[in-house]
Amino acid sequence: MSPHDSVFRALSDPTRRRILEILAEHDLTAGDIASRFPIAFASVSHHLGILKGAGLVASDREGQYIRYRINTTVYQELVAYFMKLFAGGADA
Amino acid sequence: MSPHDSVFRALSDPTRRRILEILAEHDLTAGDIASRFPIAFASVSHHLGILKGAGLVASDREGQYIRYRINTTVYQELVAYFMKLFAGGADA
DNA sequence: CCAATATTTAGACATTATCCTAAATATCTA
DNA sequence: TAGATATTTAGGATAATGTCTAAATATTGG
Repeated sequence: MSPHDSVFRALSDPTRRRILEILAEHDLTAGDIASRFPIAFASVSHHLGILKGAGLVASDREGQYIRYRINTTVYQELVAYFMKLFAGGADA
Repeated sequence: MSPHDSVFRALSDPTRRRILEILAEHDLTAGDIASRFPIAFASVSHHLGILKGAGLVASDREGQYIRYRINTTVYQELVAYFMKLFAGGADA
């Protein structure tokens, strides 16, 4: 079964992929993430919303802050999808 | 090392992913591929060009026809990339 | 060489996406 | 509760993308 369209669309933007790479190393609050990019906080927030909508990240409120983290489930689907394409054959 | 931006952009379109899934089962000419979609031949050709530019497919001329096939190299990079994100840690 | 077939390229148009600033919502602290 | 901080949402300008039709290029066969 293929990952949802929103997953691939979310992955198509380089800023969003960079966010995922950063979150793979350690969870961070929205502000901490945003401060690592040269674009407006609101724009990063928008990207986080797209990543969350695709199920690639999850978030938890911690008082004033909202902490984001990688949501591992979807990655397994992605790996399986590409391995099937790579392997070829009728069930790809 | 991450796959190139063009790879993720190529994967963001559902028609292009469907093309890859079809090619994973068997190589096909441009016309055979195009005939499986409800959009114009020219549009499918455009998609094939994008997939080829990303290195996801390769093509060989066979006389009048051009046959397309999956180019497996990039898929290994994709799988490695997502496994690193999934695994987390400093070298992700 | 000419006409027919296969495929790509070009130009236009509508849709979608990104980015910005400004305003709104949520939480904490004094 | 009022003010400050953190984050998201809204609205709009600009750029990118997918699709179309029409024209161009490549190859085959008579």
